[in-house]
Amino acid sequence: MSQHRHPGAPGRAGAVPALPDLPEATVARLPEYLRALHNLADTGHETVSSEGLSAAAGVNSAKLRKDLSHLGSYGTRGVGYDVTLLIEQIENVLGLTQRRAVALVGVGNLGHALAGYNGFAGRGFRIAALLDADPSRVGEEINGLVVRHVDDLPTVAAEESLAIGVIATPAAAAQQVADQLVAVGVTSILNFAPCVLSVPEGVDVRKVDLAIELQILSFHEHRKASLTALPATGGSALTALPGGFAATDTQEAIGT
Amino acid sequence: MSQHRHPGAPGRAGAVPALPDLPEATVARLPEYLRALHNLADTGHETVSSEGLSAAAGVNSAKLRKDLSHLGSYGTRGVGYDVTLLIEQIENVLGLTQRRAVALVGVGNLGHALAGYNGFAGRGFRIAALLDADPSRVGEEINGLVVRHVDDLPTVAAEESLAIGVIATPAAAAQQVADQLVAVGVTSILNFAPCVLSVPEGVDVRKVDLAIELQILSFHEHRKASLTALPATGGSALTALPGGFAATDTQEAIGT
DNA sequence: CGCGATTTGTGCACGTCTTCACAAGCGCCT
DNA sequence: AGGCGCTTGTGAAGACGTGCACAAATCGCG
Repeated sequence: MSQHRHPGAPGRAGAVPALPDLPEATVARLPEYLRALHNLADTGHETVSSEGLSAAAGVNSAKLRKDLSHLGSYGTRGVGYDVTLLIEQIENVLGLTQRRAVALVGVGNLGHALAGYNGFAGRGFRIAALLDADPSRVGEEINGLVVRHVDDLPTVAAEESLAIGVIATPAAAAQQVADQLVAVGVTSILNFAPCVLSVPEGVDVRKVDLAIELQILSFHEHRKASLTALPATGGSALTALPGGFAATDTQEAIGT
Repeated sequence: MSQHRHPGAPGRAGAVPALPDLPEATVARLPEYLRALHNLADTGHETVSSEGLSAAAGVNSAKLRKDLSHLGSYGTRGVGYDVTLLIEQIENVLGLTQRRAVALVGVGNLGHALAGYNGFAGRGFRIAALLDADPSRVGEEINGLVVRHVDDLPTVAAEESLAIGVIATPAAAAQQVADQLVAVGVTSILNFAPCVLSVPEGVDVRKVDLAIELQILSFHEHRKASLTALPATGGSALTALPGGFAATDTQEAIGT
């Protein structure tokens, strides 16, 4: 379907041309593949089949192949995918070749946790600044970073080239913070506050709401509870088989 | 996907609102509607139109109407929806009429934040237990709860009727914790560890991975960056799109 | 050198989700 | 009572995503 780029002679730009359009669903899965690939690389695997990788990422193998096909033909028939090469390609597509600076606003409970989370460094991100509106929090040092006042955002933006902002404030403050972030040129926002943000066109917002996740689980729990009178007990169906996929579309596969 | 599909009469028709199988996409949006409705109720609104509610929830109004139509006709033509009644109905469908007990495993950085997050109580959940595998953490008191050892899970499960577990451990420990949760009867898991969990059929798993969210944003950032320097293929693709379809399907609407 | 085993890449069909457009219903005003 | 404006609920069409099944491609081996 996609005009697969000719690896030989594009005739135009020599560098890898950006991908015009990748299905959004595919984009959402690429990071998961990337994580699985890093695991494989760390355990010494040089190549991996679509079957193996899809199991590690918790998806259908056909879906994985189709996803990867969207970014070109980087597999070898009869062999599989070169782990290192594939990591390189996915990181390239996701724009992770440069470490991106992230500004974190809101150093409350959750903000503290995010600031202390060491999982960002290895995944392409660097927390460039911690900000808060509460003067009593300014000056506090967390994980080697000093909390600055949110009004210093313009200064921070001048120091760093930051394009991504994370909002971990109460809902009441989130919109104002978003406006401030947008004002200094941030075009991608990860919002942990339980509210809808209004942003100009061209600014991407992703939302993570812990209570919503729980409520979705609650629904399935509720539904399961109202069906408990069925003979589908099955009991010890543990030891998930390679073909096992049961839960929601979230994930379900063999662990590492 | 899940294997539950029961269109035909199960014969076990409940008394009150028999659970219609809702589209998964609808279920994922209901909590957002619920939050918006609570906001409206708090600000004195008695009724709301699909247009108003959809704006507050950041979705298309037609989509909202279709979503709500799946749970019955609770609106009045020419008027809108009764806010209180709709809250009641959605909470009923989501199974939030009873406050659900949640076990939180892993009291590290993130676990601390979750334990201290006060947003659960008002949204239908109660953290019933804090657990950790690290003996040095056991006994610590967080937000009025004492951390217990994860091996006490059976005891906890005996005290409380807990069906939902939250995993906030390092990835290496997540699978074992999941197994322990499943063993004591937990059938819904919210996983914050960056790994795929293998669980038996009938257990729902939802995953939240902060780095993945950032990587998705990074992709769009990358794409936007490469668009500004490319010869426009079909004219400037940054012209206004109808309906405010910014980039992802995340959100885009009026804040409160 | 050719053959079989293996695995990718993809055409196609199917199911799900979204969006439009409009009839049906409701309340209010005259 | 009747008409009018507003809003819901939904049929239909299209966009999107998924999974099967298989041809094409590659490697290893005799």
